[in-house]
Amino acid sequence: MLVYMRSVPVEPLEILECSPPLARAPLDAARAAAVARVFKALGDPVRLRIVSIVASHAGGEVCVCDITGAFDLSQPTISHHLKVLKDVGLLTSERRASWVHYRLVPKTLGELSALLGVPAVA
Amino acid sequence: MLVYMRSVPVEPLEILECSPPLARAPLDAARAAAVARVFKALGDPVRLRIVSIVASHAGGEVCVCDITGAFDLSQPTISHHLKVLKDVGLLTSERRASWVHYRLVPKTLGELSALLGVPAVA
DNA sequence: AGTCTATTTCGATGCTTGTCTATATGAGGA
DNA sequence: TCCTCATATAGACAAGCATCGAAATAGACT
Repeated sequence: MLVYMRSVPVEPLEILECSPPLARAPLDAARAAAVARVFKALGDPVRLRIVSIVASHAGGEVCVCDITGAFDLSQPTISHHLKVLKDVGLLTSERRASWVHYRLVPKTLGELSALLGVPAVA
Repeated sequence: MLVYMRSVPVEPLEILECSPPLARAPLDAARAAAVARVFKALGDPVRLRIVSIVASHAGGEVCVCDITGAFDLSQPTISHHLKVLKDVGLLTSERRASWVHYRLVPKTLGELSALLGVPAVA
């Protein structure tokens, strides 16, 4: 049964490790699939805002309750988005007492940024 | 008649113009929506490969036929993906004789890269 | 005009996804 | 142990999307 496939956290892109900028050479299918997963995660307005909330928060850590309050969405919906961001390696979470704190994985974001970096306008 | 709505290219993100890195301040809803449109476009493996093919091609220009050949997909499907990339401002196209040539819009890619740029790991 | 080739648009289809409500889990305190 | 608060999971539903084949458009050549 493949029913659970969607929720199995795929190990997030080591594939990007030393990837050259987009413009150097065409991405092969496997690498493109791995990178596209992350972009797809960022391709939702709510998730993008969540990332920016976490990234811009002093201390680099945000409690779920802080995020939920920033949106007009149900708590499970926010939880779902957090899971997506975590599965692609953009966020990590840690439970302390009753609260769960999320923080950014700068490496993932940095790799994306480097990948998109355009060498020069020529 | 609104039949043509779908093909009207929304003017692509001037909103990003001087946007600070993601980590500076949380994106407001409008800006997040605009940026997410571009990330969503990049969130498909085929489209990501198309962008990288165009970006890495000498001369910076690629004929549709060159792209079609790189995939096991129907030509209309490729055309659809090209349209998506064009609508969000990642590519432009120009017709010369029978062929349509696509080229990258480095500005858009650069803005995304800058947005994702993480200041430092602290 | 007519025809060939390159590309886009149309309409349909099946899979994916964002959202909800309801329920479960987990941790702290009476 | 039981209750309450914070978060996650399950299941369902509507909207969105990638893909296809078929038809339409656009140029170039005869």
